[in-house]
Amino acid sequence: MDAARTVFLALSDPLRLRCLALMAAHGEVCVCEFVRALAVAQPKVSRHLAALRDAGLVVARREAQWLHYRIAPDLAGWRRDALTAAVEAARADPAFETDLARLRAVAGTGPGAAEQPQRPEKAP
Amino acid sequence: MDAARTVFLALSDPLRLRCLALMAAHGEVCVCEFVRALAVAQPKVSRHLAALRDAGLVVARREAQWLHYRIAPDLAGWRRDALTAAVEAARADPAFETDLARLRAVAGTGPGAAEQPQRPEKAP
DNA sequence: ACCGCATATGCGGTATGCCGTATATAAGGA
DNA sequence: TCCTTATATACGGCATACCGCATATGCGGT
Repeated sequence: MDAARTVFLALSDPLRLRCLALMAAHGEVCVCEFVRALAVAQPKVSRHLAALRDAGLVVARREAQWLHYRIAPDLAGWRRDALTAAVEAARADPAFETDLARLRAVAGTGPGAAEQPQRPEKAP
Repeated sequence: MDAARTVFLALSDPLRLRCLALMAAHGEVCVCEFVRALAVAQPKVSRHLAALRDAGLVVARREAQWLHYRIAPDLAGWRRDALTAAVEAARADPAFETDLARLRAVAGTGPGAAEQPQRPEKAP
């Protein structure tokens, strides 16, 4: 089984763990929110999210020009266990609190409050 | 936390997963048994076992010139969950049955039967 | 002391992953 | 159609992992 390699390799990067922890804590997160919450360049975030998506750990939902990522809802078996362990490990990272605080400052204060991610400046 | 990276990186290699699955199924396994059960070169096995040991996932017990590896008994939290998920994934690999059959052919038929790994040919 | 077996490690080469920069694609509004 | 924003991808460079081969180390036995 080479799928296992893909999954565990996807989990073996600190930034990807931080992404997963944010999604586990906040629900859907869009790329621009990741960029601000993690304070990293956008292509970097995009590539890491693609790795998680290729491993089947997250799914993306398109809404206009924004892509909302969330943890794959239909995970089962060892994939779910591995993901849970990874999220638990990521929560122990001191960076997690900072990331979550910045995410909430950008996207709202509660889980699920990321409906209007960027407020598209209605023609002043 | 960079420990998480080490653990998940250690789990992201098919051969290492096969090693873990063998230990989970059989208990203690010594290097020479790994070499025969997996049908790979000895330095390769040794380095992969070292990676698992450095990640804290397995421990080694010396008995004369043989080293018996087993899954770390004091694992807890997300490390245990990750290891369990990895073993579960490795069992889905079709190579697992073959590996286990070869291991039992070499080390005995039941779990825990690896006490005398190599029968040192008492001076003929 | 020497030998033989089991295991680990050093070395050079190759493959793979990650990054930063620049650019392409997609979608919406003027 | 053109422009702006959001996201993805191609490219080149760099770091690191894996491998095969050879060799070192550790441990009994003679």
